[in-house]
Amino acid sequence: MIQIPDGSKAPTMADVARVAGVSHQTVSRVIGGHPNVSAKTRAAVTEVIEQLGYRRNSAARALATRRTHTLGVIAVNTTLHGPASTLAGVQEAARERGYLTSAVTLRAATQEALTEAVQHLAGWGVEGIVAITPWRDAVRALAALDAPCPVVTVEGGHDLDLPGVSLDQDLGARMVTEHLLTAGHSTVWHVAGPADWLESEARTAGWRAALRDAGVEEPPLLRGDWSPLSGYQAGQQLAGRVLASPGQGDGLTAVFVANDQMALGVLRAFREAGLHTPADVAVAGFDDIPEAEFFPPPLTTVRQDFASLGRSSIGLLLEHIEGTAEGTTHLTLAPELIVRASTARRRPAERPAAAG
Amino acid sequence: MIQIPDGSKAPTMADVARVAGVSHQTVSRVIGGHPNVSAKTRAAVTEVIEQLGYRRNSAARALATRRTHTLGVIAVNTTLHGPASTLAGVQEAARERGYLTSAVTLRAATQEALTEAVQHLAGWGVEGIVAITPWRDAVRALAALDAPCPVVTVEGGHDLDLPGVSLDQDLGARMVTEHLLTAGHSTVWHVAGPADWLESEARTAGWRAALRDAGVEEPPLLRGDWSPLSGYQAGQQLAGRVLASPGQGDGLTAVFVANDQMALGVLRAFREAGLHTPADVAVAGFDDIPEAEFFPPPLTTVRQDFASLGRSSIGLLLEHIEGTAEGTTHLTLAPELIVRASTARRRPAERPAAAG
DNA sequence: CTGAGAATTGTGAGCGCTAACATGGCGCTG
DNA sequence: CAGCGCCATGTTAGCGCTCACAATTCTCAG
Repeated sequence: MIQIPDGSKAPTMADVARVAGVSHQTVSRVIGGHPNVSAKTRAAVTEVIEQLGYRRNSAARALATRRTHTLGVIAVNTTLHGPASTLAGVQEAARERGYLTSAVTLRAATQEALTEAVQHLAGWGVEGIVAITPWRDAVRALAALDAPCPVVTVEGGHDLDLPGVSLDQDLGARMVTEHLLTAGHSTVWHVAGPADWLESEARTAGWRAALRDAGVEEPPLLRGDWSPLSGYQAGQQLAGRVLASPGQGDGLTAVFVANDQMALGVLRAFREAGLHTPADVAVAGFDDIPEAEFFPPPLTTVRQDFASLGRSSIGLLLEHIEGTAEGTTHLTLAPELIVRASTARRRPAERPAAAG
Repeated sequence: MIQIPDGSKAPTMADVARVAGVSHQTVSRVIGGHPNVSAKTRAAVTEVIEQLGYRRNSAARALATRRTHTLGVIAVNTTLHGPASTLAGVQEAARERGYLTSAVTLRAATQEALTEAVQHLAGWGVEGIVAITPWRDAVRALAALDAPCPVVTVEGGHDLDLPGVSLDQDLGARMVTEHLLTAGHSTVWHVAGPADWLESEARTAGWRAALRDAGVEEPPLLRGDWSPLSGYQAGQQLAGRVLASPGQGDGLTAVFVANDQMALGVLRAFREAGLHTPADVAVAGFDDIPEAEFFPPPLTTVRQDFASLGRSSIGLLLEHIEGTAEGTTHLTLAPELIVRASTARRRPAERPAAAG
């Protein structure tokens, strides 16, 4: 009696309606979970949908509703632990909320590349964009771009009027520095990240603030580019300094390195120079990459919850898309200090009940 | 005279047509790069498009052409270097070819999670799926799933009838093992990855083959789970063995660890046990993660070109989508041996012109 | 100068879906 | 039991685009 269309083409809503003996609109109501459908009809339609393997055509739906339910993500360097984890968090959160995400991975966050990425995403009708671009310049370029949809930054700083979410880098750096000072070090040296990274700046600022609060003089700053190699080079400089002043005149007994990868390089340089960690110089990192626990020695570092970061960014973005965004345009999440062997307490014998 | 619609709504093709004084179809031809359009008309339309900031609605296009130009990617553990790099390669290649990609990141590649991921992507009308799921079980589940579109696996092995691309793990392992044997080691021990990973198996097979070819007896196998911790534990076992037989009766002077992260753990265990690398035991890894160069000591390993891998997978997938797929259903890419300090030549003084 | 054939442009009909409105049946109040 | 209003369902009209075809113009040989 009723003929079931098969094979050649995917069934449409009309096919389901015909087989179930209702109108296509009723099918639409069942799928959409509309309340005013009798239980009987709903069951019948559901069964036919099952039977035919019907799946709603998202393009048609997007066309009719003028909503694509698609979000774009722009990220750089997704092979690094932080961005990769954040990206995964973003994607998972978006999927849970019923959105499709499409990520564009950039090699470098130039104005040009960013423009192209936004154009690409806009061409696909994304309703919003999450940008994981932790450079001042990139965020500025993004703000100037005037994208055709809401844009939320991750680790993009608070300066500009783009909404965003960040981890509290400043606080993390402060925690590490205070931890080292409390452990008995007279001061804490710092190997910073690249100057144009917002995260780098915030970490440096936190370190600086902790030293100031403790009334400790600030040693000269070294700078790397996040890579193990740059950390290694910084480590060589530091090691040279220690070895040149046997009496430890510089008070160089503790180093806060702005990320774990550079810390790895620093550790190697120290080891090669015959310096022991933490006995001669304590070292702390930032990020808590999975390898950090197995560094020689296991590294004290700051753990960041990248997954939450991604999740929060989607939450904020959807608020903007749905127009329910309230005053809050910037969220900040707290990090966690992970203490390991690389900063084991300094000379406990010499300072019985030291510090506070 | 001519009114330009502004503000409230995005311009449509009809708007452009009206302003340019042509039919909507002509606008479509200009955008589509159709040849039979006069230069004059083309220029006029192009200008209006520019002026109005018109952008083709991809949903309407998808509806009319029945092509979404969207691809799905299913990946697990994208925070690891390999999968993350592959994912980036896939996305970049797809974008170059004019496709939108959407990635689904799974925590675990269970049958259930895979099914759900495929359903999710199918619901969005993807035309094909790249699956980065290097487990035998996962690939089997995927093959049984009967997805509504072509599926290409990455590192999925050759066993099943799913097309795929892989790096030649077997060859890489063989290269490392031969490198160690050539360096004068009487045999090479192996810390393998999880048994259910295809990459793990292939690496073990390559190691085994190299030993067999060299007529060397195969030492017992140790197994980890890719994590630094598991490598550490394996390393402790190995170290115990070395220390228990001072005369190095077991010939345990070289270890091929199935990935760099575990190698890091092994190195730490050796160091803690007072063993020197490479003087006492040489260690080699696999993957060439960015940190490998800065391990204590810098690690000999096998570099894999993940970006090419991703690119190739897209090429293969598009061949299947466009129906031009020829006999070739499985591609294999060659890896590269990177020699560093962790396998420095063994006792060159004792064996002047040894090995070959 | 004319007609065939090519080049260029226009017209109409959907693609599969949802939104808005229209319809018919039921229970309830007065 | 008339009549109002609510519930369940059907009908109609697009969303913005491409495809197939029709119509128009142009080109050039004969």
